[in-house]
Amino acid sequence: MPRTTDSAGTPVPQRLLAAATRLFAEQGYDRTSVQEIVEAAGVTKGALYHYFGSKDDLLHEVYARVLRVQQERLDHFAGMDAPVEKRLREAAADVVVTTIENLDDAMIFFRSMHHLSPEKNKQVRSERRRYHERFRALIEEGQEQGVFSRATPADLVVDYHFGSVHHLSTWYRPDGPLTPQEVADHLADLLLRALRP
Amino acid sequence: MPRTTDSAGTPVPQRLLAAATRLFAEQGYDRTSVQEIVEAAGVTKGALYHYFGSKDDLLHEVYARVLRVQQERLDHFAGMDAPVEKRLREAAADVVVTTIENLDDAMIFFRSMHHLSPEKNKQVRSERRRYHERFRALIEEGQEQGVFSRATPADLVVDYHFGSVHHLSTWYRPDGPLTPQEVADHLADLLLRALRP
DNA sequence: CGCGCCACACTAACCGGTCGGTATGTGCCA
DNA sequence: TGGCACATACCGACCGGTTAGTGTGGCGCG
Repeated sequence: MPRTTDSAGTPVPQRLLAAATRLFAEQGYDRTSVQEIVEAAGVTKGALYHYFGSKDDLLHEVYARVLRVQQERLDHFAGMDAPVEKRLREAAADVVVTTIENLDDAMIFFRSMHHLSPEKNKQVRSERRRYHERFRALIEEGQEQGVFSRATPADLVVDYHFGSVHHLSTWYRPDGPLTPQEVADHLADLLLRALRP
Repeated sequence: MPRTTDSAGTPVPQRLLAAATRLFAEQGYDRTSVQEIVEAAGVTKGALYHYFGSKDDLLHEVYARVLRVQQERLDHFAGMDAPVEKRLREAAADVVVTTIENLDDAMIFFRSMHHLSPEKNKQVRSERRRYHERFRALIEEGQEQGVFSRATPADLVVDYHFGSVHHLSTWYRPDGPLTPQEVADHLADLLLRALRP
Protein backbone atom coordinates (compact mmCIF):
# COMPACT_ATOMS: atom_id res chain seq x y z
CA MET A 1 0.00 0.00 0.00
CA PRO A 2 2.31 2.79 -1.12
CA ARG A 3 -0.09 5.59 -0.42
CA THR A 4 1.29 8.79 1.09
CA THR A 5 2.05 7.23 4.46
CA ASP A 6 4.29 4.47 5.70
CA SER A 7 4.02 1.91 8.46
CA ALA A 8 4.23 4.69 11.09
CA GLY A 9 1.40 6.61 9.46
CA THR A 10 3.32 9.85 8.98
CA PRO A 11 2.86 11.42 5.55
CA VAL A 12 5.92 11.25 3.31
CA PRO A 13 6.39 15.02 2.83
CA GLN A 14 6.47 15.53 6.59
CA ARG A 15 8.89 12.67 7.03
CA LEU A 16 11.16 14.21 4.42
CA LEU A 17 10.96 17.61 6.07
CA ALA A 18 11.71 16.18 9.49
CA ALA A 19 14.66 14.16 8.23
CA ALA A 20 16.03 17.13 6.31
CA THR A 21 15.68 19.43 9.32
CA ARG A 22 17.61 17.09 11.54
CA LEU A 23 20.34 16.40 9.01
CA PHE A 24 20.75 20.03 7.95
CA ALA A 25 21.17 20.99 11.60
CA GLU A 26 23.63 18.19 12.29
CA GLN A 27 25.85 18.43 9.22
CA GLY A 28 24.91 21.61 7.42
CA TYR A 29 23.01 22.01 4.18
CA ASP A 30 25.84 21.43 1.74
CA ARG A 31 27.14 18.37 3.51
CA THR A 32 23.77 16.67 3.58
CA SER A 33 23.14 14.78 0.37
CA VAL A 34 19.70 14.22 -1.03
CA GLN A 35 20.47 10.54 -0.79
CA GLU A 36 20.94 10.78 2.97
CA ILE A 37 17.66 12.60 3.40
CA VAL A 38 15.63 10.08 1.46
CA GLU A 39 17.28 7.18 3.25
CA ALA A 40 16.48 8.73 6.63
CA ALA A 41 12.90 9.23 5.52
CA GLY A 42 12.65 5.69 4.14
CA VAL A 43 11.85 6.64 0.56
CA THR A 44 13.79 7.21 -2.65
CA LYS A 45 14.90 10.31 -4.47
CA GLY A 46 11.98 10.16 -6.85
CA ALA A 47 9.63 10.62 -3.91
CA LEU A 48 11.47 13.71 -2.75
CA TYR A 49 11.43 15.28 -6.20
CA HIS A 50 7.78 14.39 -6.49
CA TYR A 51 6.93 16.65 -3.55
CA PHE A 52 9.71 19.24 -3.68
CA GLY A 53 11.14 21.04 -6.66
CA SER A 54 14.71 20.92 -5.43
CA LYS A 55 16.92 20.46 -2.42
CA ASP A 56 16.74 24.23 -2.10
CA ASP A 57 12.95 24.01 -1.91
CA LEU A 58 13.23 21.69 1.06
CA LEU A 59 15.35 24.22 2.92
CA HIS A 60 12.92 26.98 2.08
CA GLU A 61 10.06 24.98 3.55
CA VAL A 62 11.90 24.75 6.86
CA TYR A 63 12.21 28.53 6.92
CA ALA A 64 8.63 29.18 5.90
CA ARG A 65 7.35 27.01 8.74
CA VAL A 66 9.50 28.73 11.36
CA LEU A 67 8.64 32.21 10.16
CA ARG A 68 4.93 31.51 10.10
CA VAL A 69 4.90 30.26 13.67
CA GLN A 70 7.05 33.07 15.03
CA GLN A 71 5.07 35.79 13.30
CA GLU A 72 1.82 34.39 14.67
CA ARG A 73 3.16 34.30 18.20
CA LEU A 74 4.58 37.81 18.01
CA ASP A 75 1.31 39.17 16.67
CA HIS A 76 -0.49 37.49 19.52
CA PHE A 77 1.72 39.00 22.24
CA ALA A 78 1.97 42.41 20.63
CA GLY A 79 -1.79 42.62 20.29
CA MET A 80 -2.58 41.78 23.90
CA ASP A 81 -4.43 44.19 26.12
CA ALA A 82 -1.65 45.12 28.53
CA PRO A 83 1.01 47.78 29.17
CA VAL A 84 3.69 47.90 26.51
CA GLU A 85 6.37 46.78 28.98
CA LYS A 86 4.46 43.60 29.68
CA ARG A 87 3.76 42.95 26.00
CA LEU A 88 7.41 43.43 25.05
CA ARG A 89 8.66 41.31 27.92
CA GLU A 90 6.36 38.43 27.06
CA ALA A 91 7.11 38.63 23.35
CA ALA A 92 10.85 38.78 23.99
CA ALA A 93 10.71 35.82 26.35
CA ASP A 94 8.42 33.80 24.12
CA VAL A 95 10.71 33.94 21.12
CA VAL A 96 13.49 32.63 23.34
CA VAL A 97 11.41 29.71 24.57
CA THR A 98 10.16 28.70 21.14
CA THR A 99 13.65 29.07 19.69
CA ILE A 100 15.06 26.74 22.33
CA GLU A 101 12.24 24.31 21.76
CA ASN A 102 13.21 24.21 18.09
CA LEU A 103 16.96 24.61 18.27
CA ASP A 104 17.45 22.63 15.07
CA ASP A 105 15.34 25.10 13.16
CA ALA A 106 17.24 28.02 14.67
CA MET A 107 20.57 26.44 13.82
CA ILE A 108 19.55 25.96 10.22
CA PHE A 109 18.03 29.40 10.02
CA PHE A 110 21.13 31.31 10.97
CA ARG A 111 23.72 28.98 9.60
CA SER A 112 22.25 28.04 6.23
CA MET A 113 20.15 30.97 5.08
CA HIS A 114 22.78 32.11 2.64
CA HIS A 115 22.52 28.76 0.86
CA LEU A 116 19.07 29.62 -0.42
CA SER A 117 18.71 30.71 -4.03
CA PRO A 118 18.71 34.50 -4.41
CA GLU A 119 14.98 34.84 -4.94
CA LYS A 120 14.07 32.55 -2.06
CA ASN A 121 16.58 34.35 0.11
CA LYS A 122 14.93 37.63 -0.78
CA GLN A 123 11.53 36.24 0.11
CA VAL A 124 12.71 34.99 3.49
CA ARG A 125 14.43 38.28 4.21
CA SER A 126 11.32 40.25 3.49
CA GLU A 127 9.22 38.07 5.78
CA ARG A 128 11.88 38.37 8.39
CA ARG A 129 11.83 42.13 8.05
CA ARG A 130 8.10 42.13 8.76
CA TYR A 131 8.82 40.35 12.01
CA HIS A 132 11.62 42.73 12.86
CA GLU A 133 9.42 45.76 12.22
CA ARG A 134 6.60 44.47 14.36
CA PHE A 135 9.03 44.02 17.20
CA ARG A 136 10.57 47.44 16.66
CA ALA A 137 7.15 49.07 16.69
CA LEU A 138 6.65 47.69 20.17
CA ILE A 139 9.84 49.31 21.38
CA GLU A 140 9.04 52.62 19.70
CA GLU A 141 5.61 52.57 21.30
CA GLY A 142 7.25 52.34 24.71
CA GLN A 143 9.74 55.06 23.83
CA GLU A 144 6.92 57.41 22.81
CA GLN A 145 5.14 56.70 26.07
CA GLY A 146 8.34 57.47 27.92
CA VAL A 147 8.56 54.07 29.61
CA PHE A 148 11.59 53.03 27.51
CA SER A 149 14.80 55.00 27.09
CA ARG A 150 15.44 56.73 23.78
CA ALA A 151 19.21 56.45 24.24
CA THR A 152 19.49 53.72 21.60
CA PRO A 153 17.66 53.60 18.25
CA ALA A 154 14.90 51.00 18.36
CA ASP A 155 16.37 49.23 15.33
CA LEU A 156 19.61 48.60 17.14
CA VAL A 157 17.82 47.35 20.21
CA VAL A 158 15.97 44.80 18.10
CA ASP A 159 19.22 43.58 16.55
CA TYR A 160 20.76 43.44 19.99
CA HIS A 161 18.04 41.19 21.31
CA PHE A 162 17.82 38.96 18.25
CA GLY A 163 21.55 38.59 18.23
CA SER A 164 21.20 36.83 21.55
CA VAL A 165 18.34 34.71 20.25
CA HIS A 166 20.38 33.82 17.19
CA HIS A 167 23.28 32.90 19.45
CA LEU A 168 21.23 30.44 21.51
CA SER A 169 21.87 27.52 19.20
CA THR A 170 25.58 28.02 19.75
CA TRP A 171 25.65 27.70 23.49
CA TYR A 172 22.35 26.43 24.91
CA ARG A 173 22.36 22.79 25.93
CA PRO A 174 19.14 21.07 27.05
CA ASP A 175 21.07 19.24 29.76
CA GLY A 176 22.49 22.48 31.12
CA PRO A 177 21.49 24.10 34.42
CA LEU A 178 18.84 26.45 33.04
CA THR A 179 15.40 25.61 31.73
CA PRO A 180 14.25 27.32 28.54
CA GLN A 181 11.87 29.46 30.55
CA GLU A 182 14.63 30.57 32.92
CA VAL A 183 16.87 31.57 30.04
CA ALA A 184 13.97 33.38 28.43
CA ASP A 185 13.17 35.30 31.60
CA HIS A 186 16.78 36.32 32.03
CA LEU A 187 17.18 37.50 28.45
CA ALA A 188 13.88 39.38 28.49
CA ASP A 189 14.95 40.92 31.76
CA LEU A 190 18.25 42.08 30.28
CA LEU A 191 16.37 43.68 27.41
CA LEU A 192 13.91 45.48 29.68
CA ARG A 193 16.66 46.57 32.04
CA ALA A 194 18.66 48.00 29.15
CA LEU A 195 15.57 49.94 28.12
CA ARG A 196 14.93 51.51 31.53
CA PRO A 197 14.89 55.30 31.17
CA MET B 1 61.31 34.12 -10.32
CA PRO B 2 58.91 31.74 -8.55
CA ARG B 3 60.15 32.45 -5.08
CA THR B 4 57.58 32.83 -2.31
CA THR B 5 56.24 36.14 -3.60
CA ASP B 6 54.55 37.29 -6.78
CA SER B 7 54.55 40.51 -8.75
CA ALA B 8 52.78 42.32 -5.94
CA GLY B 9 55.36 41.18 -3.41
CA THR B 10 52.90 39.49 -1.05
CA PRO B 11 54.02 36.05 0.14
CA VAL B 12 52.07 33.15 -1.32
CA PRO B 13 50.71 31.77 1.99
CA GLN B 14 49.25 35.15 2.88
CA ARG B 15 47.76 35.54 -0.56
CA LEU B 16 46.11 32.14 -0.21
CA LEU B 17 44.77 33.01 3.21
CA ALA B 18 43.38 36.34 2.02
CA ALA B 19 41.72 34.77 -1.01
CA ALA B 20 40.26 31.97 1.08
CA THR B 21 38.92 34.39 3.68
CA ARG B 22 37.14 36.47 1.10
CA LEU B 23 35.70 33.50 -0.76
CA PHE B 24 34.63 31.62 2.37
CA ALA B 25 32.78 34.73 3.53
CA GLU B 26 31.15 35.32 0.17
CA GLN B 27 30.08 31.79 -0.71
CA GLY B 28 30.58 29.66 2.38
CA TYR B 29 33.24 27.06 3.04
CA ASP B 30 31.66 24.11 1.27
CA ARG B 31 30.78 26.07 -1.84
CA THR B 32 34.27 27.41 -2.28
CA SER B 33 36.41 24.98 -4.22
CA VAL B 34 40.13 24.70 -3.73
CA GLN B 35 40.42 25.53 -7.41
CA GLU B 36 38.71 28.88 -6.90
CA ILE B 37 41.02 29.77 -4.03
CA VAL B 38 44.22 29.05 -5.91
CA GLU B 39 42.98 30.92 -8.97
CA ALA B 40 42.13 33.96 -6.84
CA ALA B 41 45.58 33.79 -5.30
CA GLY B 42 47.25 33.38 -8.67
CA VAL B 43 48.86 30.02 -7.95
CA THR B 44 48.00 26.35 -8.43
CA LYS B 45 46.84 23.59 -6.14
CA GLY B 46 50.36 22.34 -5.74
CA ALA B 47 51.27 25.60 -4.03
CA LEU B 48 48.31 25.42 -1.65
CA TYR B 49 49.04 21.86 -0.61
CA HIS B 50 52.68 22.77 -0.24
CA TYR B 51 51.83 25.27 2.51
CA PHE B 52 48.61 23.84 3.98
CA GLY B 53 47.79 20.27 4.80
CA SER B 54 44.20 20.49 3.70
CA LYS B 55 41.35 22.83 2.91
CA ASP B 56 40.33 22.38 6.53
CA ASP B 57 43.76 23.65 7.61
CA LEU B 58 43.19 26.85 5.69
CA LEU B 59 39.94 27.49 7.54
CA HIS B 60 41.62 26.79 10.84
CA GLU B 61 44.27 29.40 10.12
CA VAL B 62 41.59 32.03 9.63
CA TYR B 63 40.19 31.22 13.07
CA ALA B 64 43.55 31.14 14.77
CA ARG B 65 44.38 34.60 13.48
CA VAL B 66 41.08 36.11 14.62
CA LEU B 67 41.26 34.51 18.04
CA ARG B 68 44.82 35.66 18.64
CA VAL B 69 43.99 39.27 17.82
CA GLN B 70 40.81 39.37 19.87
CA GLN B 71 42.40 37.77 22.90
CA GLU B 72 45.25 40.26 22.82
CA ARG B 73 42.90 43.20 22.64
CA LEU B 74 40.67 41.91 25.43
CA ASP B 75 43.67 41.31 27.68
CA HIS B 76 44.80 44.85 27.00
CA PHE B 77 41.49 46.47 27.93
CA ALA B 78 40.83 44.19 30.89
CA GLY B 79 44.25 44.91 32.32
CA MET B 80 43.98 48.69 32.16
CA ASP B 81 44.22 50.78 35.26
CA ALA B 82 40.65 52.08 35.44
CA PRO B 83 37.31 51.38 37.12
CA VAL B 84 35.74 48.09 36.05
CA GLU B 85 32.83 49.86 34.35
CA LYS B 86 35.21 51.71 32.09
CA ARG B 87 37.27 48.61 31.33
CA LEU B 88 34.18 46.58 30.48
CA ARG B 89 32.69 49.35 28.37
CA GLU B 90 35.86 49.78 26.36
CA ALA B 91 36.39 46.05 25.91
CA ALA B 92 32.76 45.56 24.86
CA ALA B 93 32.94 48.42 22.39
CA ASP B 94 36.33 47.38 21.03
CA VAL B 95 35.23 43.89 20.10
CA VAL B 96 32.35 45.44 18.17
CA VAL B 97 34.64 47.79 16.26
CA THR B 98 37.21 45.14 15.39
CA THR B 99 34.46 42.72 14.40
CA ILE B 100 32.97 45.27 12.02
CA GLU B 101 36.40 46.05 10.63
CA ASN B 102 36.80 42.35 9.85
CA LEU B 103 33.25 41.37 9.00
CA ASP B 104 34.48 38.64 6.66
CA ASP B 105 36.30 36.94 9.49
CA ALA B 106 33.26 37.22 11.73
CA MET B 107 31.00 35.80 9.05
CA ILE B 108 33.26 32.81 8.55
CA PHE B 109 33.69 32.35 12.26
CA PHE B 110 30.06 31.97 13.12
CA ARG B 111 28.84 30.43 9.92
CA SER B 112 31.54 27.88 9.17
CA MET B 113 32.98 26.79 12.48
CA HIS B 114 31.10 23.52 12.42
CA HIS B 115 32.87 22.62 9.19
CA LEU B 116 36.15 22.19 11.01
CA SER B 117 37.35 18.69 11.74
CA PRO B 118 36.40 17.54 15.26
CA GLU B 119 39.85 18.01 16.77
CA LYS B 120 40.36 21.46 15.24
CA ASN B 121 36.86 22.41 16.31
CA LYS B 122 37.70 21.36 19.84
CA GLN B 123 40.85 23.43 19.80
CA VAL B 124 39.04 26.54 18.58
CA ARG B 125 36.31 26.07 21.15
CA SER B 126 38.78 25.86 23.98
CA GLU B 127 40.54 29.04 22.87
CA ARG B 128 37.19 30.69 22.52
CA ARG B 129 36.27 29.63 26.05
CA ARG B 130 39.38 31.35 27.37
CA TYR B 131 38.15 34.55 25.78
CA HIS B 132 34.66 34.08 27.18
CA GLU B 133 36.00 33.48 30.68
CA ARG B 134 38.19 36.56 30.64
CA PHE B 135 35.18 38.63 29.68
CA ARG B 136 33.00 36.98 32.29
CA ALA B 137 35.60 37.65 34.98
CA LEU B 138 35.29 41.34 34.23
CA ILE B 139 31.54 41.24 34.79
CA GLU B 140 31.89 39.22 37.98
CA GLU B 141 34.42 41.70 39.26
CA GLY B 142 31.89 44.48 38.84
CA GLN B 143 29.18 42.41 40.47
CA GLU B 144 31.36 41.78 43.50
CA GLN B 145 32.08 45.48 43.77
CA GLY B 146 28.37 46.14 43.61
CA VAL B 147 28.57 48.35 40.52
CA PHE B 148 26.85 45.73 38.32
CA SER B 149 23.55 44.03 39.05
CA ARG B 150 23.58 40.40 40.13
CA ALA B 151 20.14 39.81 38.66
CA THR B 152 21.55 37.81 35.75
CA PRO B 153 24.34 35.21 35.89
CA ALA B 154 27.54 36.64 34.38
CA ASP B 155 27.73 33.74 31.92
CA LEU B 156 24.40 34.63 30.44
CA VAL B 157 25.34 38.27 30.18
CA VAL B 158 28.44 37.35 28.19
CA ASP B 159 26.38 35.22 25.82
CA TYR B 160 23.88 38.03 25.53
CA HIS B 161 26.52 40.50 24.45
CA PHE B 162 28.39 38.15 22.13
CA GLY B 163 25.15 37.15 20.54
CA SER B 164 24.83 40.70 19.33
CA VAL B 165 28.46 40.75 18.17
CA HIS B 166 27.92 37.48 16.35
CA HIS B 167 24.80 38.95 14.76
CA LEU B 168 26.65 41.98 13.36
CA SER B 169 27.68 40.24 10.16
CA THR B 170 24.01 39.57 9.45
CA TRP B 171 22.79 43.14 9.51
CA TYR B 172 25.64 45.66 9.57
CA ARG B 173 26.32 47.37 6.27
CA PRO B 174 29.32 49.70 5.84
CA ASP B 175 27.18 52.04 3.77
CA GLY B 176 24.53 52.25 6.47
CA PRO B 177 23.86 55.31 8.64
CA LEU B 178 26.05 54.29 11.58
CA THR B 179 29.82 54.21 11.82
CA PRO B 180 31.44 51.19 13.47
CA GLN B 181 32.31 53.31 16.49
CA GLU B 182 28.72 54.53 16.84
CA VAL B 183 27.38 50.99 16.73
CA ALA B 184 30.02 49.92 19.23
CA ASP B 185 29.12 52.73 21.62
CA HIS B 186 25.44 51.90 21.41
CA LEU B 187 25.95 48.19 22.01
CA ALA B 188 28.36 48.77 24.88
CA ASP B 189 25.87 51.23 26.30
CA LEU B 190 23.07 48.66 26.12
CA LEU B 191 25.26 46.18 27.97
CA LEU B 192 26.20 48.64 30.69
CA ARG B 193 22.61 49.85 31.02
CA ALA B 194 21.39 46.28 31.43
CA LEU B 195 23.96 45.80 34.16
CA ARG B 196 22.94 48.86 36.21
CA PRO B 197 22.01 47.73 39.72
C1' DC C 1 -22.86 -4.01 -7.62
C1' DG C 2 -18.73 -5.03 -10.18
C1' DC C 3 -15.17 -4.06 -13.20
C1' DG C 4 -11.84 -1.69 -16.03
C1' DC C 5 -8.66 1.89 -16.22
C1' DC C 6 -6.15 5.93 -15.24
C1' DA C 7 -3.98 9.24 -12.36
C1' DC C 8 -1.13 9.31 -8.62
C1' DA C 9 2.71 8.07 -5.67
C1' DC C 10 6.33 6.55 -5.92
C1' DT C 11 10.96 3.29 -7.60
C1' DA C 12 15.30 2.10 -9.97
C1' DA C 13 18.80 3.30 -12.75
C1' DC C 14 21.49 6.58 -14.55
C1' DC C 15 24.02 11.13 -16.12
C1' DG C 16 27.17 14.95 -16.61
C1' DG C 17 29.82 17.50 -13.76
C1' DT C 18 32.64 18.68 -9.78
C1' DC C 19 35.34 17.97 -5.85
C1' DG C 20 39.51 17.33 -2.55
C1' DG C 21 43.58 15.40 -2.82
C1' DT C 22 47.97 13.27 -4.90
C1' DA C 23 51.93 11.74 -7.77
C1' DT C 24 55.16 13.37 -10.51
C1' DG C 25 57.71 16.74 -13.08
C1' DT C 26 60.55 21.08 -13.49
C1' DG C 27 63.20 25.28 -12.90
C1' DC C 28 65.88 28.03 -9.85
C1' DC C 29 69.05 29.33 -6.14
C1' DA C 30 72.66 28.16 -2.81
C1' DT D 1 74.15 19.10 -7.54
C1' DG D 2 70.66 18.96 -4.04
C1' DG D 3 66.50 20.52 -2.44
C1' DC D 4 62.96 23.97 -2.09
C1' DA D 5 58.94 25.98 -4.35
C1' DC D 6 55.99 25.40 -6.94
C1' DA D 7 53.27 23.55 -11.80
C1' DT D 8 50.78 19.90 -14.37
C1' DA D 9 47.98 16.21 -14.90
C1' DC D 10 45.08 13.14 -13.12
C1' DC D 11 42.13 9.98 -9.89
C1' DG D 12 38.21 7.93 -7.63
C1' DA D 13 34.26 9.33 -5.18
C1' DC D 14 30.14 11.54 -5.01
C1' DC D 15 26.46 14.87 -5.94
C1' DG D 16 21.91 17.00 -7.50
C1' DG D 17 18.80 16.14 -10.65
C1' DT D 18 16.23 13.44 -14.50
C1' DT D 19 13.71 9.92 -16.76
C1' DA D 20 11.28 5.95 -17.79
C1' DG D 21 8.75 2.65 -15.58
C1' DT D 22 5.47 0.25 -12.03
C1' DG D 23 1.95 -1.10 -8.77
C1' DT D 24 -2.33 0.25 -6.84
C1' DG D 25 -6.44 2.67 -4.88
C1' DG D 26 -10.50 4.73 -6.14
C1' DC D 27 -14.00 6.11 -9.30
C1' DG D 28 -16.86 6.41 -13.49
C1' DC D 29 -19.67 3.53 -16.10
C1' DG D 30 -22.65 -0.09 -17.30
